[in-house]
Amino acid sequence: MAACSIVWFRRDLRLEDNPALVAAARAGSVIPVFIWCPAEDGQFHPGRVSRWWLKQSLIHLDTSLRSLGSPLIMRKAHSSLTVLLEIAEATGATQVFFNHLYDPVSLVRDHGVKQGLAECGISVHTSNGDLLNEPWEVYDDEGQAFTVFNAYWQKCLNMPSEPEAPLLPPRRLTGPIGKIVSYSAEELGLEDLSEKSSNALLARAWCPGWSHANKSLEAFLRGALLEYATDRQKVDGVTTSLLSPHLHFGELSVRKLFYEVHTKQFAWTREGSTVGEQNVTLFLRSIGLREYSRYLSFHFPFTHERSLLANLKSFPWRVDEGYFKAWRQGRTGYPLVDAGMRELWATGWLHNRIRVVVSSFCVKFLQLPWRWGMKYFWDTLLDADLESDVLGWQYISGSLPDGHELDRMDNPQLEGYRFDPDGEYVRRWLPELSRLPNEWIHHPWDAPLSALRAAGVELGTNYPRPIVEIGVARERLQASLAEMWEKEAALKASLANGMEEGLGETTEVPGTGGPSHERMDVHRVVVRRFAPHSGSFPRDQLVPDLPTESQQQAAASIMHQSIPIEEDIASTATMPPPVPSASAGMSLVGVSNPLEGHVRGSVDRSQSAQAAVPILDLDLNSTAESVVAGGRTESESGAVPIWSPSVPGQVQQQASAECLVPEVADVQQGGFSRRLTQSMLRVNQGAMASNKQDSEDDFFVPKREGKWKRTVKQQAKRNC
DNA sequence: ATTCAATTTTG
DNA sequence: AAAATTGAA
Repeated sequence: MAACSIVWFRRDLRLEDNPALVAAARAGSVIPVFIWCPAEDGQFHPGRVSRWWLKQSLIHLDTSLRSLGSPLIMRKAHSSLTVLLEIAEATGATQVFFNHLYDPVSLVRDHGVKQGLAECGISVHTSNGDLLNEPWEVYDDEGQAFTVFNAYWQKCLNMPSEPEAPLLPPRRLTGPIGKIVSYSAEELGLEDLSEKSSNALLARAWCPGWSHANKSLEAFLRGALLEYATDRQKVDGVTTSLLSPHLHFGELSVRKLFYEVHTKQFAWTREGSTVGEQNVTLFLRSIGLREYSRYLSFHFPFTHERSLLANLKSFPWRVDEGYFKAWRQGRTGYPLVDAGMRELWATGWLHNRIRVVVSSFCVKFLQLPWRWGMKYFWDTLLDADLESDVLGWQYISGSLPDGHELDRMDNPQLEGYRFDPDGEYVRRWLPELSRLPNEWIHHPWDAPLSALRAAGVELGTNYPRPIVEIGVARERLQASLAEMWEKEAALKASLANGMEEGLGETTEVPGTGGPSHERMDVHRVVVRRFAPHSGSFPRDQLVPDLPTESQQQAAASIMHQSIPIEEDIASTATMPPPVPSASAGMSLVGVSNPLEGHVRGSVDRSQSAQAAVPILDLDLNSTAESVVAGGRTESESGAVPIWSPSVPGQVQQQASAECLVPEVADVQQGGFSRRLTQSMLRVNQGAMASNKQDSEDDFFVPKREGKWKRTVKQQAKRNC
């Protein structure tokens, strides 16, 4: 009898160019499995729109697998491993195939699953189904992981071997013998009853599912790609590929996308069409950014909670839930920002330009911790993607060597006139401003009273005044930077003291000399590598095991927890350590165990690294840092306040939680009904529970000393 | 050819 | 916001 294999589908919901599926089909009969396992997602439980997409995509995949002869087995569980083992036992399957994922949660989970399966004598075969190049195949000349995008992408484009042509879908599949327990997509509970009406509207704009993804690709190749270079500036209309949700769930293989676009490029190059070539280069670059996001996530698996640059750890984030709320609701008083936030809320979609605008505003004007914004994006975006969003938020928040500077403050008014010159975008999403003439549409606060009155706008009532003036925001940001440097200096001094008292050289951080803000230290996690000349790279997924908080949480919930799903989610989201910023400040001095205040989920990384896996060499940076971490105080902002329930289980907790925000009377809690109608845009948000998680958090440092001096000068000039 | 201003690009 | 590029004078 032929071997029987499980294909574990995750975010590769397609039949075409799916290496795991093809390999399994070659080996014999195939059991396609999808496991819905929210317990393993920890704080990164997918939001409503994302779950809607997933559900539709699963239905679609199931239909096509059925027609090939082996329906999709769908299960809901607390542990992926348990389900895989159970199915293996029930069917006698001896092998499991799956494609690699690179987000921090998956890296740890898959590592555990692989070990667990191996211990039970089941062989595991994993493939690359998500990237052009595996992260461990691309290094710089010194053998180090890249930390800037351009160099990385150049290297990728010049790899010795061209990416292979995409694989065809299997013609037919042999299913398992006998019947296996399976849920229907409906029974997985991906969509709450209260969410259905809102979700119904999504179906008008989007068609999840791998064959629809292929159609979208076709449409893009014949449509927006032709004008991509020029049109991608425009914030309005269909100027981009709109493929990102398809890509997130792996309905479309990046390899195929690359292949198709590349083929076009050949044609255009032959015809000497420089415009066409330009289009393709630009589009492929955005594919490159997606690759890079996976690359970073793999090589720097802490970047979902800490900036890539190891400096700037003492930046005083503003832990202000009122600001956070105003931002989410699109009530900042800056029309372009508000329009973007309303569109996000209503549709789950934003043009990349607008994502940059609103996220910059969040970080620079409001000084909210970027992780808060990132979490909100995760909860609301249709194409929410952990790796891409981490990259995006680090990019705008001064956390990357090649990203925006921290003190770069883009002016939303100017951006408004650049990206939305006619104000159409703003008018669409801010109906209250729709009658305002172009002249004032992006800065209503300057408009004469008569103009406002004529347009039916009453600032402060109808539409808010700017939540913070640009000049004030700028000064505040500079002050915060100054504060940060002071703290950093103090920190360094105390660290130096500590060393004299016996820690010795072990805490020495390479490159410590010189002004700290001149350095651009990147936190490195050393992943075991194989000598380039040793022939082929390992085909298996490597796992850098830096046990960061949420990885540990995730890992813990995989392995040990057995609480009912709903409770579990609610607890990971709300239980967190009650370390309100006020009391945290007191724990600064005289804490015997520096990690005490951190409660659950936070563990001395130097210890846990040892306890964990030998693959990893933690470098000294991290060790030094874990010592320091416990002493940090009010800039603790790692905790992301809950902005709205993403699971029914949370609703009650929320209702009882105090709403910290006075202003705007909130309509409706708990219900997730947002609609595409404008009247509903008047804001409906759940209340926020204050959720002060312990926080290792975001830190970073400006990059050049010159920059600081210059900004001081500019400030002086402004003052004159 | 040279300079300055405007525009575009920047991960 | 700043650097790089283009274009007009």
